[in-house]
Amino acid sequence: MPTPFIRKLKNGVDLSEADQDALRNAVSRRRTFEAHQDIIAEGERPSDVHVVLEGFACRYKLLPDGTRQIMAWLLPGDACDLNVFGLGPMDHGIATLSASTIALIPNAALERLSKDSVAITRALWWATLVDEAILREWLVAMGRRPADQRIAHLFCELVARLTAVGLAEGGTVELPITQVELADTVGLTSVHVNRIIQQLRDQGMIVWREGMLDILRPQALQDFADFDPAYLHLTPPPSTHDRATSAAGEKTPA
Amino acid sequence: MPTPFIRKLKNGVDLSEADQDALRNAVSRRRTFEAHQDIIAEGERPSDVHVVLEGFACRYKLLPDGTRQIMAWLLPGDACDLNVFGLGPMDHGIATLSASTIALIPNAALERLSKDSVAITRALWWATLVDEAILREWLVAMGRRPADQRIAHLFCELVARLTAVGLAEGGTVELPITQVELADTVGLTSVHVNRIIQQLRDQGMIVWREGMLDILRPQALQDFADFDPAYLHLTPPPSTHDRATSAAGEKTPA
DNA sequence: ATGCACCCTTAACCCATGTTAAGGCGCGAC
DNA sequence: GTCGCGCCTTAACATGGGTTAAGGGTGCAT
Repeated sequence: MPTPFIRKLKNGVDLSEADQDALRNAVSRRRTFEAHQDIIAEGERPSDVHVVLEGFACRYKLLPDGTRQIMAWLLPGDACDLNVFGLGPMDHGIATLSASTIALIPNAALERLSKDSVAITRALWWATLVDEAILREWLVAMGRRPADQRIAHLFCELVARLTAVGLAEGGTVELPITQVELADTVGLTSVHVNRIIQQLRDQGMIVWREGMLDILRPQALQDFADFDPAYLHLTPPPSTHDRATSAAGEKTPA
Repeated sequence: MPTPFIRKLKNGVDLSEADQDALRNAVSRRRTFEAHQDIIAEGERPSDVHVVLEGFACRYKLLPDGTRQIMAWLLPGDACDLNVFGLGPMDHGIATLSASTIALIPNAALERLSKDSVAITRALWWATLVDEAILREWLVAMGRRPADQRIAHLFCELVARLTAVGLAEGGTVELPITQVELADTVGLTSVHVNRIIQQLRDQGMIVWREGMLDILRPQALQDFADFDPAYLHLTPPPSTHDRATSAAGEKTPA
């Protein structure tokens, strides 16, 4: 059973069994967090790379007027701070959205693995560049998409990313966050997010209850959101073994 | 005379003379572009890394309704596509904003340099991570800052980045773009951008004429924009060689 | 069982920004 | 010269999304 981290990296780079074992063994320990707790504070210099195993976390910044902007969702398989390889202290905070389990990999250990394996080096690059691509897409959404498309687009992305780590079944995914947190993500007010969610519900596009999001009409939602998963760069390379599922929401739910 | 690329990298990593020479020699040729021309099209797989030497360029995406979002400004010293190391085809386009000179470094050459020099590897990581940090800050601005602060913040960033490559003198920098392009950058309309520029002018903060931007009251502008340059990670390392944070644990700061 | 905290929902009103449209200036082409 | 074309500017009007405020559900702590 691969950790979601490995599962994710295999979407970008072909990792040998040895590489996979090395990564698995590099995890020094696990920590669990309640919802809404800081994992890494702004200004810290973490000595380990944090990888989400279960639950949702996020990158965020606070503004002087007390508002918050969430800049990334960290889903199972995502690393929180690949940055350490080179940048100084964290310029933003990382917190859980829901109760989470986090794996810790000592920086030195990961650095050594990367030195010893070209594939692992590539994998870390790939993960970083995909993070950046997602960030760019979010920026486009904030700058040029109206609220409803912005949220619809985010939902499509969520399904695609969770599918890539095997956590989406038939168009249903976890979404264990509040409307306020969604608002902080898409740069809106929780009041307005609520309006939009109602609208998407009324259009029969989604159901979102008790932390579970159901996409009822995936194609309609993608069309509406103008969603093209290319930016996620989820194209599992030809592999000597084991094929993982590819792109986003094709099937209609039961 | 160091190229702006090297000048920029030295803000993050200490490069030996040999490393600097190697980078300079890796440039296979230069190309010049008029303003408003594509350098790299979406979907391309460039075989060289493009580095801006003179002029301004940008990353952008077009939306189906014909609007454009600019996602990054590429200033002298910035690389356009460090991505190539790992991602597939470009998921966005790169175009000039003003007439520009671009240096080309064959992917293979840069890859070899990176393999041979830890400092160069680090430098490329650093540049990538700084790009990402800038992207995050832009996202925060789009999500949570009103138009006037957003533009003011961008101007502060511009001065800081150009200062880092020696292209700012006494608060005066080049800004060879149109108001429409600024609007596409900050996610506003050109009409509204015009209103804000007038306002900043009337407040005696800036003058922007004929492609030159003057910051008249830098402190006032920074305060107004809530600008903190920490996210640019511009802290030139001590100039003796191979100083690098060796990643071990540190106590938690405030 | 009561009360409190958190979250979702709704409504009325307001404002920042978008839209549309028109005029002016500067500059290169002819 | 003068025509045309970017680009900047301004104005009148429209609207998406913000603000404020209130009510209701649920679950947990006492």
